[in-house]
Amino acid sequence: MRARYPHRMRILVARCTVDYSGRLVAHLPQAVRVIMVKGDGSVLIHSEAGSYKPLNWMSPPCTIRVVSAPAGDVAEEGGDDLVETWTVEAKSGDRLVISVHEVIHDATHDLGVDPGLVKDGVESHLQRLLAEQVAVLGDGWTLVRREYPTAIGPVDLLCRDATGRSVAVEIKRRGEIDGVEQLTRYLELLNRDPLLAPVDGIFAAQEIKPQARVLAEDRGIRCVVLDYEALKGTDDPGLRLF
Amino acid sequence: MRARYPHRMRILVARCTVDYSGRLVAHLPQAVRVIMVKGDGSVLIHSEAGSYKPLNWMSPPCTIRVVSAPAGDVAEEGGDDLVETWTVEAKSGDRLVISVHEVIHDATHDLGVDPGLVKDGVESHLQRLLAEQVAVLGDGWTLVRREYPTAIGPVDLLCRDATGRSVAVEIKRRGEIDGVEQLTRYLELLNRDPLLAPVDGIFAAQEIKPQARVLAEDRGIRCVVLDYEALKGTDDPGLRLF
DNA sequence: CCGTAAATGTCGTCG
DNA sequence: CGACGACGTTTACGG
Repeated sequence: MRARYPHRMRILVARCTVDYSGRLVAHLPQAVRVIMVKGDGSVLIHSEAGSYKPLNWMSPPCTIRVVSAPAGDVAEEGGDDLVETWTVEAKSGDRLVISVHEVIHDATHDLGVDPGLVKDGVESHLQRLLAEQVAVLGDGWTLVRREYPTAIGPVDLLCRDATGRSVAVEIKRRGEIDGVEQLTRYLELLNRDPLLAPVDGIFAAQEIKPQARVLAEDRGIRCVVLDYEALKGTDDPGLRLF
Repeated sequence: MRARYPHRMRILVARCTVDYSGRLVAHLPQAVRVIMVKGDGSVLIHSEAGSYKPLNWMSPPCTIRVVSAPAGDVAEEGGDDLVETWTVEAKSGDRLVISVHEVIHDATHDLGVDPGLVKDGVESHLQRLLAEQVAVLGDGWTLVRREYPTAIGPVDLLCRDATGRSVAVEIKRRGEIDGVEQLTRYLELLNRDPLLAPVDGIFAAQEIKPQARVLAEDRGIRCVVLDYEALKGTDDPGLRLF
Protein backbone atom coordinates (compact mmCIF):
# COMPACT_ATOMS: atom_id res chain seq x y z
CA MET A 1 0.00 0.00 0.00
CA ARG A 2 1.27 3.42 -0.91
CA ALA A 3 1.76 5.90 1.89
CA ARG A 4 -0.75 8.70 1.96
CA TYR A 5 0.73 12.10 2.51
CA PRO A 6 -1.21 15.18 3.53
CA HIS A 7 -1.73 17.46 0.56
CA ARG A 8 0.48 20.24 1.78
CA MET A 9 3.32 22.34 0.62
CA ARG A 10 5.50 24.17 3.09
CA ILE A 11 7.58 27.11 1.98
CA LEU A 12 10.30 28.30 4.27
CA VAL A 13 12.64 31.20 3.68
CA ALA A 14 15.53 30.79 6.04
CA ARG A 15 19.19 31.44 6.62
CA CYS A 16 20.72 28.00 6.74
CA THR A 17 23.60 25.70 6.00
CA VAL A 18 23.06 22.41 4.16
CA ASP A 19 25.08 19.22 4.00
CA TYR A 20 24.33 16.40 1.60
CA SER A 21 25.97 13.03 1.72
CA GLY A 22 25.01 10.20 -0.54
CA ARG A 23 26.17 9.65 -4.07
CA LEU A 24 28.45 12.58 -3.44
CA VAL A 25 29.28 14.89 -0.58
CA ALA A 26 28.30 18.55 -0.80
CA HIS A 27 28.16 21.50 1.53
CA LEU A 28 26.31 24.80 1.31
CA PRO A 29 27.68 27.64 3.43
CA GLN A 30 25.33 29.78 5.45
CA ALA A 31 23.00 31.95 3.35
CA VAL A 32 19.33 32.79 2.94
CA ARG A 33 17.52 30.24 0.78
CA VAL A 34 14.07 28.93 0.00
CA ILE A 35 13.24 25.51 1.39
CA MET A 36 10.22 23.76 -0.11
CA VAL A 37 8.75 20.70 1.55
CA LYS A 38 6.28 19.03 -0.76
CA GLY A 39 3.29 16.96 0.18
CA ASP A 40 5.08 13.76 -0.75
CA GLY A 41 7.90 14.52 1.70
CA SER A 42 10.44 15.67 -0.86
CA VAL A 43 12.60 18.66 0.00
CA LEU A 44 14.02 21.29 -2.37
CA ILE A 45 16.50 24.03 -1.51
CA HIS A 46 16.57 26.90 -3.96
CA SER A 47 18.72 29.97 -4.23
CA GLU A 48 17.90 33.09 -6.13
CA ALA A 49 19.68 32.15 -9.31
CA GLY A 50 20.20 29.06 -11.38
CA SER A 51 17.53 27.36 -13.37
CA TYR A 52 15.03 24.83 -12.20
CA LYS A 53 17.45 22.52 -10.47
CA PRO A 54 17.69 23.15 -6.74
CA LEU A 55 21.04 23.58 -5.00
CA ASN A 56 20.19 20.51 -2.97
CA TRP A 57 17.19 18.26 -2.68
CA MET A 58 15.86 14.93 -1.47
CA SER A 59 13.52 12.91 -3.62
CA PRO A 60 10.58 11.02 -2.19
CA PRO A 61 10.19 8.74 -0.43
CA CYS A 62 12.13 10.11 2.51
CA THR A 63 11.69 10.96 6.15
CA ILE A 64 12.19 14.32 7.86
CA ARG A 65 13.33 14.60 11.44
CA VAL A 66 13.45 18.03 13.09
CA VAL A 67 15.45 18.68 16.23
CA SER A 68 15.23 22.03 18.03
CA ALA A 69 18.52 23.51 19.10
CA PRO A 70 18.90 23.55 22.88
CA ALA A 71 19.11 27.08 24.24
CA GLY A 72 22.68 28.27 24.20
CA ASP A 73 23.83 25.56 21.82
CA VAL A 74 26.55 26.60 19.46
CA ALA A 75 26.32 25.68 15.79
CA GLU A 76 29.35 24.30 14.02
CA GLU A 77 29.28 27.05 11.46
CA GLY A 78 28.19 30.66 11.72
CA GLY A 79 28.06 31.21 15.42
CA ASP A 80 25.44 30.84 18.08
CA ASP A 81 22.05 31.28 16.47
CA LEU A 82 21.06 27.74 15.49
CA VAL A 83 17.30 27.36 15.61
CA GLU A 84 16.78 23.77 14.55
CA THR A 85 18.31 20.98 12.54
CA TRP A 86 16.44 18.99 9.91
CA THR A 87 17.64 15.57 8.91
CA VAL A 88 16.09 14.34 5.68
CA GLU A 89 16.92 10.75 4.90
CA ALA A 90 16.17 8.26 2.14
CA LYS A 91 16.21 4.50 2.48
CA SER A 92 19.40 4.37 0.42
CA GLY A 93 21.17 6.24 3.22
CA ASP A 94 21.31 9.49 1.26
CA ARG A 95 21.05 12.24 3.82
CA LEU A 96 20.41 15.96 3.80
CA VAL A 97 21.12 17.92 6.97
CA ILE A 98 19.72 21.44 7.09
CA SER A 99 20.81 23.72 9.92
CA VAL A 100 18.31 26.54 10.23
CA HIS A 101 19.77 29.69 11.75
CA GLU A 102 17.03 32.20 11.10
CA VAL A 103 13.48 31.78 9.87
CA ILE A 104 12.45 34.69 7.66
CA HIS A 105 9.19 33.30 6.35
CA ASP A 106 7.24 30.14 6.95
CA ALA A 107 3.93 29.22 5.35
CA THR A 108 2.07 26.05 4.52
CA HIS A 109 -0.49 25.75 1.75
CA ASP A 110 -2.87 23.08 0.61
CA LEU A 111 -2.55 22.82 -3.16
CA GLY A 112 -4.53 19.66 -3.75
CA VAL A 113 -3.67 17.00 -6.27
CA ASP A 114 -2.40 18.41 -9.53
CA PRO A 115 -4.32 17.31 -12.63
CA GLY A 116 -1.01 16.95 -14.43
CA LEU A 117 0.58 17.96 -17.65
CA VAL A 118 -0.65 17.43 -21.19
CA LYS A 119 2.22 17.21 -23.69
CA ASP A 120 2.40 17.34 -27.45
CA GLY A 121 5.38 17.04 -29.74
CA VAL A 122 7.45 14.44 -27.99
CA GLU A 123 9.19 11.57 -29.75
CA SER A 124 6.29 9.16 -29.38
CA HIS A 125 4.09 11.55 -31.37
CA LEU A 126 6.66 11.81 -34.13
CA GLN A 127 6.82 8.03 -34.20
CA ARG A 128 3.06 7.64 -34.42
CA LEU A 129 2.74 10.23 -37.17
CA LEU A 130 5.57 8.77 -39.24
CA ALA A 131 4.19 5.25 -38.76
CA GLU A 132 0.94 6.44 -40.31
CA GLN A 133 2.75 8.11 -43.18
CA VAL A 134 5.73 5.92 -44.03
CA ALA A 135 5.18 6.97 -47.64
CA VAL A 136 6.98 10.23 -46.83
CA LEU A 137 10.13 8.09 -46.71
CA GLY A 138 9.50 6.78 -50.21
CA ASP A 139 6.74 5.89 -52.64
CA GLY A 140 5.25 2.48 -52.08
CA TRP A 141 6.79 2.03 -48.63
CA THR A 142 4.84 0.04 -46.05
CA LEU A 143 5.04 -0.34 -42.30
CA VAL A 144 5.88 -3.77 -40.90
CA ARG A 145 5.48 -2.63 -37.30
CA ARG A 146 6.23 0.04 -34.72
CA GLU A 147 8.53 -0.84 -31.82
CA TYR A 148 9.84 -3.90 -33.67
CA PRO A 149 11.44 -6.02 -30.94
CA THR A 150 15.09 -7.11 -30.96
CA ALA A 151 17.24 -8.68 -28.28
CA ILE A 152 18.74 -5.31 -27.40
CA GLY A 153 15.57 -3.27 -27.50
CA PRO A 154 12.81 -2.21 -29.86
CA VAL A 155 13.45 -0.52 -33.21
CA ASP A 156 11.19 2.50 -33.67
CA LEU A 157 9.87 1.44 -37.08
CA LEU A 158 10.47 -1.51 -39.34
CA CYS A 159 9.37 -0.86 -42.92
CA ARG A 160 9.62 -2.33 -46.39
CA ASP A 161 10.46 -0.20 -49.38
CA ALA A 162 8.71 -0.50 -52.74
CA THR A 163 10.95 -3.44 -53.70
CA GLY A 164 10.22 -5.29 -50.44
CA ARG A 165 13.60 -4.58 -48.88
CA SER A 166 13.63 -4.16 -45.07
CA VAL A 167 14.37 -0.75 -43.57
CA ALA A 168 14.86 0.05 -39.88
CA VAL A 169 13.99 3.60 -38.89
CA GLU A 170 15.26 5.31 -35.75
CA ILE A 171 13.30 8.43 -34.84
CA LYS A 172 14.60 11.25 -32.68
CA ARG A 173 13.46 14.71 -31.86
CA ARG A 174 17.07 15.85 -32.06
CA GLY A 175 19.39 13.57 -33.98
CA GLU A 176 22.78 13.22 -32.28
CA ILE A 177 25.59 10.70 -32.36
CA ASP A 178 24.01 8.49 -29.71
CA GLY A 179 21.01 7.90 -31.94
CA VAL A 180 23.22 6.83 -34.85
CA GLU A 181 25.04 4.40 -32.57
CA GLN A 182 21.71 3.05 -31.35
CA LEU A 183 20.47 2.48 -34.91
CA THR A 184 23.81 0.91 -35.86
CA ARG A 185 23.43 -1.66 -33.08
CA TYR A 186 19.92 -2.52 -34.24
CA LEU A 187 21.04 -2.85 -37.85
CA GLU A 188 23.88 -5.14 -36.92
CA LEU A 189 21.46 -7.40 -35.10
CA LEU A 190 18.68 -7.28 -37.68
CA ASN A 191 21.14 -8.10 -40.46
CA ARG A 192 21.94 -11.36 -38.69
CA ASP A 193 18.33 -12.42 -39.27
CA PRO A 194 18.21 -14.23 -42.65
CA LEU A 195 14.49 -13.56 -42.94
CA LEU A 196 15.09 -9.81 -42.84
CA ALA A 197 18.60 -9.22 -44.18
CA PRO A 198 19.68 -7.10 -45.88
CA VAL A 199 18.26 -4.30 -43.73
CA ASP A 200 18.79 -0.64 -44.60
CA GLY A 201 18.78 2.14 -42.03
CA ILE A 202 17.11 5.53 -41.83
CA PHE A 203 17.91 8.11 -39.19
CA ALA A 204 14.91 10.43 -38.97
CA ALA A 205 14.76 13.51 -36.75
CA GLN A 206 13.35 17.00 -36.56
CA GLU A 207 16.93 18.25 -36.43
CA ILE A 208 20.11 16.35 -37.29
CA LYS A 209 23.42 17.52 -35.86
CA PRO A 210 26.23 17.72 -38.44
CA GLN A 211 28.44 15.17 -36.70
CA ALA A 212 25.56 12.74 -36.43
CA ARG A 213 24.83 13.16 -40.13
CA VAL A 214 28.46 12.55 -41.07
CA LEU A 215 28.62 9.42 -38.94
CA ALA A 216 25.30 8.11 -40.26
CA GLU A 217 26.12 8.67 -43.91
CA ASP A 218 29.57 7.19 -43.43
CA ARG A 219 27.78 4.03 -42.33
CA GLY A 220 25.37 4.06 -45.24
CA ILE A 221 22.47 5.27 -43.12
CA ARG A 222 20.12 7.67 -44.83
CA CYS A 223 19.23 10.85 -42.91
CA VAL A 224 15.74 12.31 -43.09
CA VAL A 225 14.73 15.60 -41.50
CA LEU A 226 11.13 15.42 -40.26
CA ASP A 227 8.73 18.35 -40.34
CA TYR A 228 6.49 17.78 -37.33
CA GLU A 229 3.95 20.42 -38.31
CA ALA A 230 3.70 19.05 -41.84
CA LEU A 231 3.29 15.50 -40.56
CA LYS A 232 0.62 16.69 -38.16
CA GLY A 233 -1.09 18.63 -40.95
CA THR A 234 -1.19 15.65 -43.30
CA ASP A 235 -2.31 13.42 -40.47
CA ASP A 236 -5.96 12.53 -40.76
CA PRO A 237 -7.44 12.24 -37.27
CA GLY A 238 -10.24 10.12 -38.71
CA LEU A 239 -7.73 7.39 -39.54
CA ARG A 240 -6.50 7.27 -35.96
CA LEU A 241 -7.85 4.79 -33.49
CA PHE A 242 -7.23 7.12 -30.54
CA MET B 1 28.92 42.66 -19.53
CA ARG B 2 26.52 40.45 -17.63
CA ALA B 3 23.12 41.84 -16.78
CA ARG B 4 22.60 42.64 -13.13
CA TYR B 5 19.37 41.41 -11.69
CA PRO B 6 17.89 42.54 -8.41
CA HIS B 7 18.55 39.93 -5.75
CA ARG B 8 14.97 38.92 -5.24
CA MET B 9 12.85 35.86 -5.17
CA ARG B 10 9.10 36.05 -5.54
CA ILE B 11 6.93 33.21 -4.32
CA LEU B 12 3.37 33.10 -5.47
CA VAL B 13 0.76 30.54 -4.53
CA ALA B 14 -2.02 30.82 -7.06
CA ARG B 15 -4.75 29.01 -8.90
CA CYS B 16 -3.65 29.12 -12.51
CA THR B 17 -3.44 27.49 -15.90
CA VAL B 18 -0.16 27.27 -17.77
CA ASP B 19 0.70 26.83 -21.42
CA TYR B 20 4.20 26.17 -22.69
CA SER B 21 5.20 26.23 -26.29
CA GLY B 22 8.74 25.80 -27.44
CA ARG B 23 10.56 22.57 -27.92
CA LEU B 24 7.19 20.98 -27.29
CA VAL B 25 3.68 22.13 -26.50
CA ALA B 26 2.24 21.48 -23.05
CA HIS B 27 -0.79 22.54 -21.08
CA LEU B 28 -1.59 22.54 -17.37
CA PRO B 29 -5.27 22.64 -16.40
CA GLN B 30 -6.43 24.99 -13.70
CA ALA B 31 -5.15 24.14 -10.21
CA VAL B 32 -3.37 25.70 -7.25
CA ARG B 33 0.40 25.74 -7.71
CA VAL B 34 3.51 27.47 -6.46
CA ILE B 35 5.12 29.90 -8.87
CA MET B 36 8.68 30.95 -8.11
CA VAL B 37 10.25 33.88 -9.89
CA LYS B 38 13.97 33.95 -9.25
CA GLY B 39 16.24 36.94 -9.21
CA ASP B 40 17.67 36.01 -12.59
CA GLY B 41 14.21 36.10 -14.18
CA SER B 42 13.68 32.36 -14.34
CA VAL B 43 10.24 30.99 -13.51
CA LEU B 44 9.38 27.66 -11.90
CA ILE B 45 5.93 26.16 -11.45
CA HIS B 46 5.71 23.47 -8.81
CA SER B 47 2.93 21.21 -7.67
CA GLU B 48 2.72 19.41 -4.40
CA ALA B 49 4.21 16.17 -5.57
CA GLY B 50 6.98 15.04 -7.83
CA SER B 51 10.61 15.57 -7.13
CA TYR B 52 12.72 18.53 -7.98
CA LYS B 53 11.62 19.04 -11.55
CA PRO B 54 8.88 21.65 -11.89
CA LEU B 55 5.74 20.99 -13.92
CA ASN B 56 6.74 23.89 -16.16
CA TRP B 57 9.57 26.37 -16.14
CA MET B 58 11.51 28.94 -18.09
CA SER B 59 15.26 29.17 -17.81
CA PRO B 60 17.09 32.47 -17.74
CA PRO B 61 17.58 34.68 -19.57
CA CYS B 62 13.95 35.50 -20.25
CA THR B 63 11.51 38.37 -20.00
CA ILE B 64 8.27 38.51 -18.05
CA ARG B 65 5.32 40.59 -19.18
CA VAL B 66 2.27 40.86 -16.93
CA VAL B 67 -1.10 41.98 -18.23
CA SER B 68 -4.01 42.58 -15.85
CA ALA B 69 -7.33 41.17 -16.93
CA PRO B 70 -9.85 43.86 -17.86
CA ALA B 71 -12.84 43.84 -15.54
CA GLY B 72 -15.42 41.41 -16.83
CA ASP B 73 -12.98 39.65 -19.12
CA VAL B 74 -13.64 35.98 -19.54
CA ALA B 75 -10.78 33.52 -19.43
CA GLU B 76 -10.56 30.76 -22.01
CA GLU B 77 -10.61 28.09 -19.37
CA GLY B 78 -12.26 27.98 -15.98
CA GLY B 79 -14.75 30.78 -16.16
CA ASP B 80 -14.71 34.44 -15.35
CA ASP B 81 -12.18 35.02 -12.63
CA LEU B 82 -8.98 35.76 -14.56
CA VAL B 83 -6.77 38.13 -12.58
CA GLU B 84 -3.77 38.54 -14.82
CA THR B 85 -1.78 36.87 -17.52
CA TRP B 86 1.98 36.42 -17.44
CA THR B 87 3.92 35.88 -20.62
CA VAL B 88 7.43 34.58 -20.02
CA GLU B 89 9.52 34.46 -23.14
CA ALA B 90 13.04 33.43 -24.08
CA LYS B 91 14.99 34.67 -27.07
CA SER B 92 14.58 31.28 -28.71
CA GLY B 93 10.83 31.92 -28.89
CA ASP B 94 10.05 29.46 -26.12
CA ARG B 95 7.06 30.85 -24.32
CA LEU B 96 5.26 30.23 -21.06
CA VAL B 97 1.81 31.75 -20.57
CA ILE B 98 0.48 31.71 -17.02
CA SER B 99 -3.15 32.67 -16.46
CA VAL B 100 -3.61 33.59 -12.81
CA HIS B 101 -7.14 33.09 -11.57
CA GLU B 102 -6.70 33.50 -7.84
CA VAL B 103 -3.76 34.71 -5.76
CA ILE B 104 -3.55 32.82 -2.51
CA HIS B 105 -0.19 34.05 -1.33
CA ASP B 106 2.36 36.46 -2.71
CA ALA B 107 5.67 37.38 -1.12
CA THR B 108 9.02 38.64 -2.28
CA HIS B 109 12.27 38.04 -0.42
CA ASP B 110 15.81 39.24 -0.81
CA LEU B 111 18.06 36.21 -0.51
CA GLY B 112 21.34 37.74 -1.58
CA VAL B 113 23.94 36.04 -3.71
CA ASP B 114 24.40 32.41 -2.84
CA PRO B 115 27.96 31.47 -1.91
CA GLY B 116 27.54 28.28 -3.92
CA LEU B 117 28.07 24.63 -3.54
CA VAL B 118 31.13 22.62 -2.59
CA LYS B 119 31.09 19.19 -4.24
CA ASP B 120 33.22 16.11 -4.16
CA GLY B 121 32.21 13.77 -6.94
CA VAL B 122 32.60 10.02 -7.14
CA GLU B 123 33.73 9.38 -10.71
CA SER B 124 36.75 11.69 -10.55
CA HIS B 125 37.59 10.10 -7.24
CA LEU B 126 37.34 6.61 -8.76
CA GLN B 127 39.62 7.69 -11.58
CA ARG B 128 42.24 9.08 -9.21
CA LEU B 129 42.11 5.99 -6.99
CA LEU B 130 42.43 3.57 -9.89
CA ALA B 131 45.24 5.63 -11.42
CA GLU B 132 47.16 5.19 -8.17
CA GLN B 133 46.46 1.47 -8.10
CA VAL B 134 46.53 0.22 -11.68
CA ALA B 135 47.97 -3.01 -10.31
CA VAL B 136 44.42 -4.01 -9.36
CA LEU B 137 43.89 -4.50 -13.11
CA GLY B 138 46.81 -6.90 -13.35
CA ASP B 139 50.21 -7.63 -11.84
CA GLY B 140 53.00 -5.52 -13.22
CA TRP B 141 50.68 -2.99 -14.87
CA THR B 142 51.83 0.61 -15.07
CA LEU B 143 50.09 3.90 -15.74
CA VAL B 144 51.08 5.84 -18.86
CA ARG B 145 48.82 8.75 -18.03
CA ARG B 146 45.40 9.86 -16.85
CA GLU B 147 43.17 11.74 -19.30
CA TYR B 148 45.25 10.55 -22.24
CA PRO B 149 44.32 12.93 -25.07
CA THR B 150 42.86 11.78 -28.40
CA ALA B 151 41.23 13.69 -31.24
CA ILE B 152 37.78 12.84 -29.94
CA GLY B 153 38.45 13.44 -26.25
CA PRO B 154 40.58 12.14 -23.42
CA VAL B 155 40.73 8.46 -22.44
CA ASP B 156 40.39 8.07 -18.67
CA LEU B 157 43.51 5.95 -18.25
CA LEU B 158 46.15 4.67 -20.62
CA CYS B 159 48.16 1.82 -19.12
CA ARG B 160 50.67 -0.83 -20.10
CA ASP B 161 50.31 -4.41 -18.98
CA ALA B 162 53.18 -6.56 -17.73
CA THR B 163 54.20 -7.35 -21.32
CA GLY B 164 54.21 -3.69 -22.34
CA ARG B 165 51.00 -3.87 -24.31
CA SER B 166 48.81 -0.72 -24.31
CA VAL B 167 45.46 -0.77 -22.54
CA ALA B 168 42.84 1.99 -22.59
CA VAL B 169 40.58 2.12 -19.53
CA GLU B 170 37.19 3.80 -19.43
CA ILE B 171 35.92 4.42 -15.90
CA LYS B 172 32.28 4.93 -14.99
CA ARG B 173 30.31 4.96 -11.80
CA ARG B 174 27.57 3.04 -13.56
CA GLY B 175 28.64 1.14 -16.64
CA GLU B 176 26.02 1.33 -19.38
CA ILE B 177 25.98 0.87 -23.11
CA ASP B 178 26.97 4.47 -23.84
CA GLY B 179 30.22 3.97 -21.97
CA VAL B 180 31.06 0.92 -24.07
CA GLU B 181 30.42 2.90 -27.26
CA GLN B 182 32.64 5.68 -25.98
CA LEU B 183 35.50 3.29 -25.23
CA THR B 184 34.99 1.59 -28.61
CA ARG B 185 35.50 4.92 -30.40
CA TYR B 186 38.65 5.61 -28.39
CA LEU B 187 40.03 2.15 -29.14
CA GLU B 188 39.35 2.52 -32.84
CA LEU B 189 41.32 5.76 -32.85
CA LEU B 190 44.15 4.59 -30.60
CA ASN B 191 44.61 1.47 -32.71
CA ARG B 192 45.36 3.66 -35.72
CA ASP B 193 48.45 4.95 -33.88
CA PRO B 194 51.33 2.64 -34.84
CA LEU B 195 53.24 3.66 -31.72
CA LEU B 196 50.46 2.35 -29.51
CA ALA B 197 48.67 -0.38 -31.46
CA PRO B 198 47.51 -2.93 -30.59
CA VAL B 199 45.50 -1.35 -27.77
CA ASP B 200 43.29 -3.43 -25.51
CA GLY B 201 40.25 -2.06 -23.71
CA ILE B 202 38.98 -2.27 -20.16
CA PHE B 203 35.56 -1.10 -19.10
CA ALA B 204 35.73 -0.41 -15.36
CA ALA B 205 32.78 0.63 -13.23
CA GLN B 206 31.27 0.25 -9.78
CA GLU B 207 28.35 -1.47 -11.44
CA ILE B 208 28.09 -2.88 -14.95
CA LYS B 209 24.69 -3.34 -16.56
CA PRO B 210 24.17 -6.76 -18.16
CA GLN B 211 23.62 -5.44 -21.68
CA ALA B 212 26.68 -3.23 -21.42
CA ARG B 213 28.71 -6.26 -20.35
CA VAL B 214 27.42 -8.34 -23.24
CA LEU B 215 28.25 -5.60 -25.76
CA ALA B 216 31.69 -4.99 -24.26
CA GLU B 217 32.68 -8.64 -24.18
CA ASP B 218 31.32 -9.13 -27.69
CA ARG B 219 33.84 -6.49 -28.74
CA GLY B 220 36.69 -8.05 -26.82
CA ILE B 221 36.60 -5.44 -24.08
CA ARG B 222 37.32 -6.71 -20.58
CA CYS B 223 34.88 -5.68 -17.85
CA VAL B 224 36.11 -4.90 -14.35
CA VAL B 225 33.83 -4.15 -11.43
CA LEU B 226 35.46 -1.63 -9.10
CA ASP B 227 35.03 -1.74 -5.35
CA TYR B 228 35.03 1.91 -4.34
CA GLU B 229 35.39 1.22 -0.63
CA ALA B 230 38.23 -1.24 -1.17
CA LEU B 231 40.07 1.19 -3.45
CA LYS B 232 39.59 3.92 -0.89
CA GLY B 233 40.78 1.63 1.88
CA THR B 234 43.93 0.61 0.03
CA ASP B 235 44.56 4.19 -0.93
CA ASP B 236 47.42 5.67 1.06
CA PRO B 237 46.64 9.30 1.80
CA GLY B 238 50.36 9.88 2.29
CA LEU B 239 50.94 9.17 -1.40
CA ARG B 240 48.43 11.79 -2.48
CA LEU B 241 49.48 15.26 -3.43
CA PHE B 242 46.14 16.77 -2.37
C1' DC C 1 10.89 -4.50 -9.67
C1' DC C 2 14.55 -4.21 -13.29
C1' DG C 3 16.41 -2.31 -17.46
C1' DT C 4 16.50 0.81 -21.27
C1' DA C 5 15.59 5.00 -23.66
C1' DA C 6 13.82 9.95 -23.53
C1' DA C 7 14.18 14.61 -21.66
C1' DT C 8 11.61 21.60 -22.78
C1' DG C 9 16.86 17.27 -19.76
C1' DT C 10 20.65 20.75 -17.15
C1' DC C 11 25.42 21.79 -16.39
C1' DG C 12 30.15 21.93 -16.89
C1' DT C 13 34.35 22.10 -19.96
C1' DC C 14 36.90 22.60 -23.83
C1' DG C 15 37.87 23.76 -28.59
C1' DC D 1 29.03 29.65 -29.74
C1' DG D 2 28.77 24.54 -30.57
C1' DA D 3 30.00 19.86 -29.30
C1' DC D 4 30.56 16.36 -25.78
C1' DG D 5 30.29 13.98 -21.52
C1' DA D 6 28.62 13.78 -16.64
C1' DC D 7 24.73 14.06 -13.72
C1' DG D 8 23.01 12.84 -6.47
C1' DT D 9 20.62 13.02 -13.63
C1' DT D 10 14.91 12.31 -13.33
C1' DT D 11 11.18 10.25 -15.64
C1' DA D 12 8.45 7.32 -18.49
C1' DC D 13 7.70 2.78 -20.47
C1' DG D 14 7.88 -2.27 -21.15
C1' DG D 15 9.00 -7.02 -19.64
